[in-house]
Amino acid sequence: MKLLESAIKTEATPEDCAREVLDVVPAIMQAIRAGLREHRSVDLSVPQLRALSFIDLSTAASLSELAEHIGLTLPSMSKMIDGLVERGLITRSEDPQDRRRVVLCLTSAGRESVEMAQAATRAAMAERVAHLGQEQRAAVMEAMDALRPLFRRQG
Amino acid sequence: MKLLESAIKTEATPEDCAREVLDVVPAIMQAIRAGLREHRSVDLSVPQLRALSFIDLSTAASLSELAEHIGLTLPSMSKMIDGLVERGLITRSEDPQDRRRVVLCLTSAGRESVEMAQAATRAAMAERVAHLGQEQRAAVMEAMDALRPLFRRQG
DNA sequence: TATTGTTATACTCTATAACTATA
DNA sequence: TATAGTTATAGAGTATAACAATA
Repeated sequence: MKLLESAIKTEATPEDCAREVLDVVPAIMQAIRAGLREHRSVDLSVPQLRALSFIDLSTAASLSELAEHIGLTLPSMSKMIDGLVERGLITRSEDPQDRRRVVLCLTSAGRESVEMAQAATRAAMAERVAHLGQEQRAAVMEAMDALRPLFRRQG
Repeated sequence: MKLLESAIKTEATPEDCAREVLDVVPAIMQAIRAGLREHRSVDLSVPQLRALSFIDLSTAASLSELAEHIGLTLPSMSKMIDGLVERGLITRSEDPQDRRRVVLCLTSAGRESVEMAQAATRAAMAERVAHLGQEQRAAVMEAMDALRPLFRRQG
């Protein structure tokens, strides 16, 4: 019966999965980037948007935490933050408890930016995904839920 | 009954899907990049590897076709190719049928590189995906198959 | 005249190394 | 002495604009 089953519905080995993910994920990523770039009103790169989203969700994020989450080195993160502070999207201040640390917060302009950018990317993505049937969308949801913990940074 | 069903198993709207994809895909991408970077023997960026893979599969790829597939502008693509030619991974020659066009081919070193890089990234990805159950892997396969055509470049 | 590709130029992203300040 | 972050510097990646060659 096991044999029969695997003959009908090819069993998904980890290698099969890996191949598929490596084929499809970069293409999706590229579409996200392109969509973000098209939206002239937004002007945020994917890492910048991820950083703002993280700061938005976390209370009093430090630079190290952010760098860990985004997957950048500390100097690279620091430099990105330079730009976002200059553009008035976030504030960078000293942590009074430990003055080595930095506390990052969104400004209201930053919150507005992140919301616009998220809405735009989500709308563009939703438009594509709307072509799928209900069952396929369910599979996407299940797949993303399954994959998320495998690629988690920062608990 | 529709109500009951959606109460038990929340219906996946396109917006839900979009949110999930936008949350998870960048994290996966980052892991791919990091994995590639760690492999000191490889030294290829994700776009470079995609380019080499495309050249590998297509016979006599032109620059425009490649740029379209990778999602880069022609000048950017040309510059990337400069580097890959310099490193001896591909050859760039004139198309005798239409001398405006360029024909790109892998060298044997290039084929070796692409195979090593693919094996390495696939192994790293497979290792992660191996933590999933059979059903989850099936969902991943189904999701990727469903998403692929939505993000296809170049028919 | 349209198509294919290259050159010139500039800006963003990211890294490593060396440094400063606080704990 | 260890940790958090910044500055200095350099290299890769990408874009737009202007150009050259071929069809």
